[in-house]
Amino acid sequence: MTGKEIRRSLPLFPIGPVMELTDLTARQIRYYEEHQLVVPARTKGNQRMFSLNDIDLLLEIKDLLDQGVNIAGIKQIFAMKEEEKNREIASKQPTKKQLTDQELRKILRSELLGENRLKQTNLRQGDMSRFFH
Amino acid sequence: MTGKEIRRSLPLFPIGPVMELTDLTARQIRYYEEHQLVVPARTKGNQRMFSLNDIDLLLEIKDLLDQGVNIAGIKQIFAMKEEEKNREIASKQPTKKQLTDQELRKILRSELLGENRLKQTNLRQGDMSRFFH
DNA sequence: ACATTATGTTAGAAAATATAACATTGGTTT
DNA sequence: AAACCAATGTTATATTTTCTAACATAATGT
Repeated sequence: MTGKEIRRSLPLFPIGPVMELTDLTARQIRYYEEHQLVVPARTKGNQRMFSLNDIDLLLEIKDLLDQGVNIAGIKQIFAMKEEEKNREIASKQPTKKQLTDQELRKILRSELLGENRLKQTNLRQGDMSRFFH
Repeated sequence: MTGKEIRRSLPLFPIGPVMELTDLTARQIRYYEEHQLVVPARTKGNQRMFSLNDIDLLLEIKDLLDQGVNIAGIKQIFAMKEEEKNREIASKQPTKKQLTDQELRKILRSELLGENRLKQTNLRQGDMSRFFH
């Protein structure tokens, strides 16, 4: 299922919460972007919006830097990982349609609301968790 | 395990992303807060910060309103759910220590970094998913 | 007809984020 | 040692986002 990937790549977080979650400064995050290690989405007003995947990347960057790898090295490592992933995918799926963020959000919401509708009158707690994992 | 609950109650989302995820206007969200249906955390600068649980609540509110329940009714329903939950919990745990947001974030990060440290040199993708679900 | 409820709209202030420039620190290189 | 460079800090100024508060409005209940 691709729902998981959709959720993980949804640009939901502005830089503030990302700073707190990663313990990186805004300067660091922007610097990494400058070097293309992360490429967060942008709002209409040009504010960065990070997905869970982006946050993963930032945590990996932090780890690698802590181990002494420099930016150039990290770039190489990430490139390798990209290749790997492409190789895995290439062996299976034919190419799929590209979705805009807007479309992604629509899908996401309808997934969730669909579920809610089924259990609407009972008192169990809602479940946002399907946005993630 | 309480890690899940911690993650679900972490205030991570400012109002903008919440609007997109829920299809509610800022006015609506603030109005619901005015009536105590959601009580998002606040940043130092007084900006609302929503957790996954808060977003669940908003989606439930939306659903109930769509079904014709008014705010007062929703308040009652939520109160009932609270009671239920308390009854369930009361039968088990003794009261636990209350944590500040700061502390929660610290815990969260150390959980995550701890995991990362174990797989630091292999090239698998990082995993933010343990923040959620 | 009048009140109330839920939401829209607008104005002005404060907070968060943007870019860009310059500063600093710790290693490299010559 | 002097000069570099990489990674990050700091500061200034602009733009975007969010805040509260007030007033407007459409639909509903009385």
